Amino acid sequence: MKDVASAAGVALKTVSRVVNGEPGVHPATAERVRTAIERLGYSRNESARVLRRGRTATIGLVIEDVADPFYSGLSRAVEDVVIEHGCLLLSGSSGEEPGRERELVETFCARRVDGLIVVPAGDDHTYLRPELEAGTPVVFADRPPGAGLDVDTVLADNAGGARQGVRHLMAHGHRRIAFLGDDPAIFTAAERLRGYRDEVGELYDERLVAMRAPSADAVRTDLARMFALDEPPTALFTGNGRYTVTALRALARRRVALVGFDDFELADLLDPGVTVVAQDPAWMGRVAAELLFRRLGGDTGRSEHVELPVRLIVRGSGELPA
Amino acid sequence: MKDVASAAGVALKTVSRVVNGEPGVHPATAERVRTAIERLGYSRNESARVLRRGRTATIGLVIEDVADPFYSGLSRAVEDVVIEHGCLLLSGSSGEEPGRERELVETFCARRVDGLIVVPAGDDHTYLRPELEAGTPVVFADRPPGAGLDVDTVLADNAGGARQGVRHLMAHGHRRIAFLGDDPAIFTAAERLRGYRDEVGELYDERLVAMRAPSADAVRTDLARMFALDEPPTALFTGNGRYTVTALRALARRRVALVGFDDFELADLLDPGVTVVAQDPAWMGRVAAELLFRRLGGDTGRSEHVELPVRLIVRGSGELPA
DNA sequence: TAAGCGCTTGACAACGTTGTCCGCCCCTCC
DNA sequence: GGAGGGGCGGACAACGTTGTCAAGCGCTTA
Repeated sequence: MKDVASAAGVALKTVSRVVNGEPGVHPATAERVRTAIERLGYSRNESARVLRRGRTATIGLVIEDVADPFYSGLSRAVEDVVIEHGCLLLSGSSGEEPGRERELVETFCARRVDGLIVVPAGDDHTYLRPELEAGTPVVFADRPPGAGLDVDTVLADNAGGARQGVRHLMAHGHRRIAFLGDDPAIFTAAERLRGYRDEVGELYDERLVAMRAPSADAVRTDLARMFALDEPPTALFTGNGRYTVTALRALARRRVALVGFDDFELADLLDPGVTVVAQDPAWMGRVAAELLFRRLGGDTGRSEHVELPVRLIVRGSGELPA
Repeated sequence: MKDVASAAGVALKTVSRVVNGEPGVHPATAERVRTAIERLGYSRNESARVLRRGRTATIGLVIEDVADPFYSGLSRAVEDVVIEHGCLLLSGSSGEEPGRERELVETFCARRVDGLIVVPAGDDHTYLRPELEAGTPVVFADRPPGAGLDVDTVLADNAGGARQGVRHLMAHGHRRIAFLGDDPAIFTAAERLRGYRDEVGELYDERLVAMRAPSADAVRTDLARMFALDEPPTALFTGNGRYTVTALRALARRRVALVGFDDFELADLLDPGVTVVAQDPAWMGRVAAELLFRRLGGDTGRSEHVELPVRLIVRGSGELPA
């Protein structure tokens, strides 16, 4: 900027004014400055600007894994809202590791993001306290924060969705419905199990429940065990998209009724089409981002807790008879 | 930091030393400083640090759309490499708009990223020249830069992959093979068309080629037109993952031989399984990022042009007889 | 003609950090 | 006991930008 100023024969401040489109610069001077900028290939140093102004025009997003379609959909929606507000999005994948989640948040904070959207991996978020007290708004998405933190939260209706899916299977005559889900330490997994359990009621049989990190081997083993029971399951409820896909593969065309949590591409093209309880990741992202910007806009009301509805999409697999 | 210093009763510089783990600080002093940091919830202001030091420890990534599994896979791989090097990744989606691509690159440059990985949307990258001359390394991935720019590039073997896919169909007796692909203004689309054309040779019939942005309607219309020909196609080669899925849906269980460019989840579970020419997006991301860090490490050799092989995965759809 | 006003421009400090350089203190060795 | 040296701590400037304040200039108005 100094170079531009001397090249254009004006003061630093005048260049600054031109760059920021501030009024009070003679058009001819402005033109001279712009020419110099063009010629020198100057571009404003955002770090210095941030240092001086205090606002970074930057939002941090912590998700579990960008490569997971749920999170990449959410991510894209957040990005769009962030761009609309003239900000830049920093995002990172925690890989379901609390330590990594914390590192990411701290990195973002060191870079002084104006706000944070977090899909937590861990359940202790006391490390966020200084940041919150400093006034940085934080929104939790998909999963709530650990105990003692009162911040805006956007969740899906996990339990309700599971209830709805299980109810659908029961309406088609199923009484032995297996549940395959992720580690119940994960909020969404626990909630979906809760919904399942509520709905099956006294039909609940713990031998039909398997919860752990999804892997082809684990799912195959669990299914084999269940199908070897005296009263094997006639239907399957899977706790997330990854599980649904893995289970479909493990079932290897064995026709078992199935309803899965999370919609996924091509669910309609399989035979039979896969009936799912669909969330809308883009909606969740948008809502979380808009909530964040409302806070940045000065809204200091009580923390909000949004619960997004989910939707049963009937495609065939859930309607197979018992 | 000033507060920490006075709280610990030391000079600014001493706090700086502790924060950066520099030697020459008495353990007791360091401990006192650390306590003060903890108590005050201090975290280093990265902007100021960047301003002073000149290096941001930041890499910029421009892709087409995070929500596309190809790019989210690539993105995740880049992120992993970037993290390994102790840096932070900034990324943004251009949405296939050259203007947006440029905006993103300029935003990243204003934030003084140490390096850039770009999946270009446009074909004029002269705007990158000042940045390149300033010494910022840039790697292009998936698509090459516009004319006149000599930078590191990582591409897939698009033409070879298409040839391989088409050859596979021909080996199963097909002579009327349709090609559905994206706008040929997009490098990968044009390359794949080239491969297709090379391989079909004199069987080439332009009525069997349709290239435009993928949409369910467009694909349905194009297929209907082709199947109404006197000599309709007996096989289909689709130019990317999005096209493959859209075409499968449009074919509506009509059994036509199909080979698609790009692998996708569940390709193996469809009936028949979908034979594809698979790229490895994570590999591409990793190679691009590693190339970038080699440059950052001081490698000033000639620009590299990597071409990653692709792989035919046989699953059934490509083996249907003519 | 002098005062006053508006428009344009500029000088300067400050943002929070780190690199440079200097000085203090204490320890060791002669 | 004094000199030299090493270990430790601190003062200061500089990074590039912007907010504050003030000054210069030409014009209008009483």
